[in-house]
Amino acid sequence: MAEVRVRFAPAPTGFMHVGNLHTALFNWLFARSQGGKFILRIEDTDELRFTPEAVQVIYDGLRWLGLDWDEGPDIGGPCAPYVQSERLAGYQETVQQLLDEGKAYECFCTPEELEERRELMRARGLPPRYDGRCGELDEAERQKFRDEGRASCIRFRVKQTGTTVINDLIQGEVAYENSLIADGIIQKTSGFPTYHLACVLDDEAMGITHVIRAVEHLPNTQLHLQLQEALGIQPPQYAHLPLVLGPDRTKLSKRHSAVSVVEYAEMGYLPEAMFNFLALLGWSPGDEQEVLSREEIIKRFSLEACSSSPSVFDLQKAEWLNGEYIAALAPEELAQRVLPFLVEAGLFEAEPSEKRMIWLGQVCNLMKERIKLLTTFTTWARYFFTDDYEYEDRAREKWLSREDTPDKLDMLADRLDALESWNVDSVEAAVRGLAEELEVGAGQVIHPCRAAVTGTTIGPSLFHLLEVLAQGDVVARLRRTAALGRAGQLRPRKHA
RNA sequence: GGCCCCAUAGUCUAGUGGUUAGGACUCCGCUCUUUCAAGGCGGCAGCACGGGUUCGAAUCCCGUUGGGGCUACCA
Repeated sequence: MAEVRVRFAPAPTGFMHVGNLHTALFNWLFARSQGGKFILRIEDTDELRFTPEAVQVIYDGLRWLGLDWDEGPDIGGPCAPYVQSERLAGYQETVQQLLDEGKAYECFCTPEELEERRELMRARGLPPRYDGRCGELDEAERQKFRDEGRASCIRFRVKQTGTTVINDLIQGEVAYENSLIADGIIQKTSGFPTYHLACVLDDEAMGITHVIRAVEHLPNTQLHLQLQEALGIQPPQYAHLPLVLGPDRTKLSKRHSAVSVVEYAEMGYLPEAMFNFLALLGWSPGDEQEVLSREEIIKRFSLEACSSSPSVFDLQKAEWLNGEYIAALAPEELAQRVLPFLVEAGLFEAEPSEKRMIWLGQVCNLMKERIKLLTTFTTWARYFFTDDYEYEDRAREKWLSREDTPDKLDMLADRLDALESWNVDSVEAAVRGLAEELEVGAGQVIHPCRAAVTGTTIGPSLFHLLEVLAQGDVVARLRRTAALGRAGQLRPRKHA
């Protein structure tokens, strides 16, 4: 059997939302699961919308998710170039051939005229499509238009009888009436091909075996199939993926917040979590497993298992998945991931020593099970990095505003200060010792201590977090908090 | 408007004629006790509707409704 070759062919518009990435991912997964090739092709046939930076956005998105391509604009390959604007001569040659064979014709209608006629037809309740009038012109009439200086585009003469049947790997068999489509433009006045022509030609030239794209292209496939027939091209297999919708249930676009995939990185999502999450949109391994590694997904992926119904991109579940991935990360790995966020927040040096990274790993070890996004780490773990943290209202209410708290904190500070070794056990002994002496439950010391040292009522095991903090800092924080308490400055600020 | 696609809880999904309709997220409750935003346990909530076919339909067919896509010199 021939090698599987698939492609991801985005238009460089400056946007790379999750819908695009989803398509790229499924192509990549199919290629990898089949031992085939994943090709990146840039479809920049829309001169008006093209921006050079947009190509970079595509690279960034694919790289972030870890989707490597085997052939593409930057790395070349046997079918180079992989940018359509560099393949113009080939398209034009084919257009000429179709023209010569009478399968295509010049159309002299201007965009304004076309729009006007469409309006008119709509007003009459008729389908607003091109009537094919320029296809009836004889050479003399065409020459007359040319002499008038009218510009022309090229239209493909579509079949007007019968039906075109698409055997789609995901959507099944779909039939379209040929009489319902108009002669499509294959070459614009500018000489650039339209998507339809360029796509069909390049898929052929690049040996694409499976066209896996979003279902919005399903209706276009009718035209593509006819083009292929006219050109004697063996069509590839088609697999049209269901759309990924925004929360408003419409096709994802720049209107939705999800403009660029890089935003998810900035929001604190792990690429491996997003990979897993996106794979589960429209595909399922068939059993109840949901947290799957990249390797497992590749191994179990198939187009047959892809759903044909659209899905809504809902970050809630992605966040949960992200938390699962964070919790599973080795502490030192999490330290690396979290470092840029800490640096950004001004809580950590940009080039830390090995020792500092080990320490950061300890903090991560304490926090990783409760963090859902990398960004929350900088707020939830703030007290590990600075003495400048807030005393939350809840902490003030429950413990810090209590009259007996300052004394307790000072007593604990003395005991901790006197400790010769600083570790979980010694710290725990000191805390419990004080509780015993005061004849109160351990919680009566633990809670005020946590509130004083972290400013909050929640977090990891107190003894473990104290161990990670420096002895001197802990003692200072306890004394500072005690003083503030006595001064009446730790009363709740808000009242419910 | 025309054509096409889709339809299991708020969301992601399993399910291909016989299941108490399964799992996950969210939410809620309980629990653990050193706190919860963590862990454990439990709960709420679903086959869009109407007709068929069948001994029997989430599952097959038709219709309706709803949603979406296409109908561009965008892709």
